[in-house]
Amino acid sequence: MVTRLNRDRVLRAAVALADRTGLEQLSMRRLAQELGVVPMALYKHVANKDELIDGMLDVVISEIEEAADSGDWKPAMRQQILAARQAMLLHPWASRAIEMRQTPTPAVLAYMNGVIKIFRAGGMSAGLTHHVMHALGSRVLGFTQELYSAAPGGEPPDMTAFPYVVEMAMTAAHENDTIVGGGCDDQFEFEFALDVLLDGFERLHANGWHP
Amino acid sequence: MVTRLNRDRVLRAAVALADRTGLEQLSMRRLAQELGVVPMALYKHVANKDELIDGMLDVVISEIEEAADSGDWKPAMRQQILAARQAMLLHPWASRAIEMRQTPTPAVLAYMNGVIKIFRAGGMSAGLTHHVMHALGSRVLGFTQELYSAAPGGEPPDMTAFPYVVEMAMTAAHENDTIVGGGCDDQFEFEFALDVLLDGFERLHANGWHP
DNA sequence: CGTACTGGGTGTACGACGTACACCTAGGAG
DNA sequence: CTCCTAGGTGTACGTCGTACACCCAGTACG
Repeated sequence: MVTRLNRDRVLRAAVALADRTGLEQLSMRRLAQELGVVPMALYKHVANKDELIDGMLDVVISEIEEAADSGDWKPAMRQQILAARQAMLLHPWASRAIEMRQTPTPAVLAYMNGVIKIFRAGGMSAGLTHHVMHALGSRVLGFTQELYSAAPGGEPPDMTAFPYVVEMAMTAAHENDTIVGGGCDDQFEFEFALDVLLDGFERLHANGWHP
Repeated sequence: MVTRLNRDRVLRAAVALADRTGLEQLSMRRLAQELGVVPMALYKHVANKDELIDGMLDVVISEIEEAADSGDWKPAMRQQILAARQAMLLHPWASRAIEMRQTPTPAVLAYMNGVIKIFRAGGMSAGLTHHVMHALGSRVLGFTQELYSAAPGGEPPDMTAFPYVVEMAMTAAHENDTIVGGGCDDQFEFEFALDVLLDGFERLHANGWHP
């Protein structure tokens, strides 16, 4: 081998492979092939597949731009979370991967720490900040699980029994007047929900909410 | 065999097995063993594993109690979503399973339809209802991905670098004054976030929000 | 200069997994 | 009595993660 492997090369190749083929297509064997190496070689740089995915997520999280802390927590938070969303949009597999893991890596903790800092620096109480972080949930990392956002692969079920669902879908198609209504404006929906939450937090904070 | 298999017996056994051992321990082979049958026998009642999981989810969703529609959408919605949460608490694997699937089953659509109906019957516009449903996201089904709610299995990383995270954890331990602070009050956190959202929706609705 | 150590790539193998395919068999319909 | 068929069986394939033994190019050191 002309160039040696190292952890960084492995992680970057894994991220690239997942970007290209999706997370469920990522296997140790495929990744090894991609790197021109035998599968077991990877284990010299990565403990196992879970740890590989942790590392991949750290790469993604390190790409999140840090929001300018202006002292005004609301716009700072908005900017921070939308920056996280940009990183997640670049790596569509990342949100699913985060859902699968059950222990935060230091990189995640560091990111979280920065987010909490924005609230606290803005004068929000520790107690309210706690609940607010829970309320944001995965949104703090820039994603929500869009329930069934993918196009239905097989034949769609009979929709006539679900008139309200149909109406809702129609509303989407109408608002952003695309021809087939290829779906909703995800960015708008994300910001809509984010603003509802941030406005709610602001109101609670202003009213001196306490546990 | 004294008792024949059928789709219902398969699904119920699968649900019970997942309840007992978790979703990742559920395999076609284990489920077959549980039923005293050879693995391939399952495929006479279920197309494949994905379809099995869809069926299991339908079982769970059918357990959600329907909220009494009082004409006042806010308490009705609150009740409906908390009922969904109860069903999800009974089957901790269900939320993860829902995240994995990418096409809604008729049972899910029927549930969604009922939820949307509550908003519409309460006088909310179709457009606002649409965004509101997106904002609820998976919460409408009674769960949010609690980011890393599980206890850290291995050795926890050095926390001194993340003072704000530590403070937040301390706050949790303090509020519900358990000894070790075994975690947060999930029910409270869920309702807190839900109420922030519902209050926000109510305000937008009252102000005649439109796209 | 020789030798011993070690970091990193290799080869083989195992035990899971989902499931395709051919088969068999009990029980009901004609 | 015969045939059909729903449903359970047996075998087999390809894929997966990864344990374990090996081997080899440097390099450190006597």
